[in-house]
Amino acid sequence: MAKRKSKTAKHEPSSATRQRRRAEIIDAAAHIFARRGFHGASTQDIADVLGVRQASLYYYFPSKEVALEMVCARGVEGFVEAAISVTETPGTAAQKTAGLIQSHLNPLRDRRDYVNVFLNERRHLPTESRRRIGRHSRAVEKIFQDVLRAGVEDGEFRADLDTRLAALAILGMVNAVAAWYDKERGAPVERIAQEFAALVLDGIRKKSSRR
Amino acid sequence: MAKRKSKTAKHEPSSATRQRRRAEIIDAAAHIFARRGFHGASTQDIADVLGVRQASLYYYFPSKEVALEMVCARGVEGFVEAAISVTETPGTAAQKTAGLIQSHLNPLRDRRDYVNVFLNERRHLPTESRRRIGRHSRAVEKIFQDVLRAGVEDGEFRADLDTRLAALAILGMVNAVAAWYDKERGAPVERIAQEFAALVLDGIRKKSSRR
DNA sequence: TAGTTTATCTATAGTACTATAGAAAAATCC
DNA sequence: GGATTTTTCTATAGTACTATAGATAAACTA
Repeated sequence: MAKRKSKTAKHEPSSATRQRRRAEIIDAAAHIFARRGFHGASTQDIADVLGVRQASLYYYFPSKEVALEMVCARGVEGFVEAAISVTETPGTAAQKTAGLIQSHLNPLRDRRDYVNVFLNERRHLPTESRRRIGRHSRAVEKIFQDVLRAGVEDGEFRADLDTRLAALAILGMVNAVAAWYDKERGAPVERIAQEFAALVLDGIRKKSSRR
Repeated sequence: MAKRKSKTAKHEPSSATRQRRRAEIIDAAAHIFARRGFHGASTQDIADVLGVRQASLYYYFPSKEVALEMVCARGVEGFVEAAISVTETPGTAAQKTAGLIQSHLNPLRDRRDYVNVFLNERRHLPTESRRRIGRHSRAVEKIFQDVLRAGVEDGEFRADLDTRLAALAILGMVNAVAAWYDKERGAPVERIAQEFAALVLDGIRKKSSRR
């Protein structure tokens, strides 16, 4: 009679269908949060997207903040996975740098709402989850920085390079794409990645006019 | 007896002291908006900073949205003025590019709250003022792009440079500084500007290892 | 198909926020 | 110092939003 799956929950199964529905709701939340911002979005807005009543969302989530956390998590995970995938493939530091730029732009195209919410709304997370997300974020920064440092150490990159500043510069550059990227009409991410990699590796100056 | 300075206002002078008080309030608003975001901030929060009652703010501003507009305006103006000042000084395209980077970082240090609100909250402005702010923003982009194009045309920069993408890349890079810059403990903006300019002009790759 | 579980609905308590009205106080003017 | 103007205050109307409680409906199980 008494089942003992979870200690406290009264009636909250965790079937596959339930997980699927949760994902749909997170998706709607990502959409709304990306457009109106966390505090500017109401749970009613999210419910409207799904065609259900506002209160129904609370069958799946304990609070709006938890929904934000899940959106941010999926956003940052995209970046983490992209960066890790590059570290796992062999190549020169220059190739890896170009790879990091390219890979970072993929989630930006494929999970745009999630990524934008992560970038713009994570600061509105409650302290604890903000820290957790922040750790992932810093892990990405570290991967960028490590690639640059390796490049300096093996003489491929300039010896005087400040790898921390350079990593932040590159990340700022690629993250900014989220603000203006247009899937329909703009250049494809491959194009952007190529241009950015060229800029980062060799700069905009013509070789012949170098001092 | 009847004074005719403004047609509709009942009792709203525009003396210098009033303007000074307005500026104080905008400053408090910038501070709060930067920290909590526009929708996450309440007019009560702003009043608390100033040590006055929430309703007193409405003697100076007709709405919270108008306060946001003034903060954003002052933020973007900093960038516009910085960029214009560079176009007015002579120099090579490379020098101007470095100048744009340096100048752009100044308001970021001196008007940090305003700049951050402009960057992160302008999308919550009502349509009309968002357009107005957007025009200023695009004017800055145009200045960056024009400098790059001039550099390409006189052979100083690579002929295959996509000046639009490069301009957006550079702006993304410098704007991102607003998110992590630490006045107290981090590197001074001059240092950052130098490192960024080097990256943009000549890249991170060591010259000898160029193909 | 009766019983049980899962999902959504209605209704609302409780809270918070913007903006307005009008009184009071402070500053300024003559 | 009395009148006038400027500034801030108290009080609140009106609205919106999160989250909970409990009632139904739909889906599943035996």
